[in-house]
Amino acid sequence: MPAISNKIINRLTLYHCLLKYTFKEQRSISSFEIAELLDLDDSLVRKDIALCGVLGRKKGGYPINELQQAIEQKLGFAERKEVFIIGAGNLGTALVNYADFKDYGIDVLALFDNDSAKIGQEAGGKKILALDKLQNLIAKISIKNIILTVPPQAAQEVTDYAVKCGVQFIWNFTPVILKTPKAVTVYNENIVSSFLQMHNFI
Amino acid sequence: MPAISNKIINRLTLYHCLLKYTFKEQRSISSFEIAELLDLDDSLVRKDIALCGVLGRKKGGYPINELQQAIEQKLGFAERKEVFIIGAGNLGTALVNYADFKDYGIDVLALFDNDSAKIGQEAGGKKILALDKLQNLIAKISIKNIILTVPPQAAQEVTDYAVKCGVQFIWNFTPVILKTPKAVTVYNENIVSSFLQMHNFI
DNA sequence: TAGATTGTTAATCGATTAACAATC
DNA sequence: TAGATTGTTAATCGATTAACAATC
Repeated sequence: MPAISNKIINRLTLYHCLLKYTFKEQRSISSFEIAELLDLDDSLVRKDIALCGVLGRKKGGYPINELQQAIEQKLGFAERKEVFIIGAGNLGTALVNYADFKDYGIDVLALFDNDSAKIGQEAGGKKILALDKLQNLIAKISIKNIILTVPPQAAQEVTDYAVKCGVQFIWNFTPVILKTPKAVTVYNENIVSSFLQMHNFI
Repeated sequence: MPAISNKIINRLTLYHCLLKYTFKEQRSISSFEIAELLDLDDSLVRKDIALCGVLGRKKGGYPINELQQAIEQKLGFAERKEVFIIGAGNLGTALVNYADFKDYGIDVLALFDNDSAKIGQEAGGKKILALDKLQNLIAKISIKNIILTVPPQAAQEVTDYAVKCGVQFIWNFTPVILKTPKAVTVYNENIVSSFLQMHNFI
């Protein structure tokens, strides 16, 4: 199965939002309605939907429930994705409280930090643990994902340690481009880039 | 001048991070070094850089300082971009504390909320104001950008109000697809989409 | 000099849009 | 029925990669 492109993933999550919030009371929706609200071409919407294996009716469009479930299936919302957050600062504690995570199957198990004032505390109902506990915990419960929200100056060092512990996916919220072995996947989340993109239309 | 594509904007911000954090001690950098660290084709890097108007040396690559400044110029980091945050919950208060904003010229002036327990308080050194103060304030100081971090059920209503007040750019952190007039630009920030994209490689 | 690296053109690849027959 | 809307193919558009002459 060919990997589905990042752009398609992003559009599918937006269709899903639309079904879940805007059209939750309707039975069906047409490619034109989706296209209109997201400012896309309607045939692009139909292609994306075809990819999810949902069939529409020649009149009356696509069944909302089935489409919503097909997107969840395609993108793996139901698979439980366990993550650790490393760095219990502002961003880390905001993310552990981020309500939408659980809708997508993302489950934050704990936070880690180096600051002894934070260790032992809780954030969003999850424990903040000493960073040096990471190795043992990963060895025990085999966590593959971390969310990296440490200060820039610590980013590479913490990454090296996490990789040594066996982490395979790093969702990088720091502005530092990390050096990692090829087997580790890093996604650089550059939030401000979105803001700049939004203003590019002028 | 043709609008520069979103993908290019995103790559330029990553180059900028690289120059600012990883290579801040070096004088120059080659397209091969940038390409290697970001897993890109080197000629793509050269094209992006050409777009910023920076000339390299046939031996020795590109001057770091000049390239960094050219990217800042191209993406408008120096222009002050004033924003209001609407919704002083977890995400809103995390964003007002987000240190990187100021590096990109984004200046959060105040937060707005409907919760009387929050109104009058501060977050990240900025005042939390009653939402109904928005109209007067925008009329006075002409703010064009809002960051929307309200609960989903309030998203559309608050948007309608903000649009009425004259807001032109909405950075939408809610999972609701907003209905707005064509003249208003909405950027749907779907954070989880990045996580799903990261896992698409398997 | 020889080697490294740019700047740029041409070739390829992938994503989007246009168009329309099929049909409920 | 007539109209709405899908599913899909072909055409277009845009982005990436390959290739290489120029040159410091």
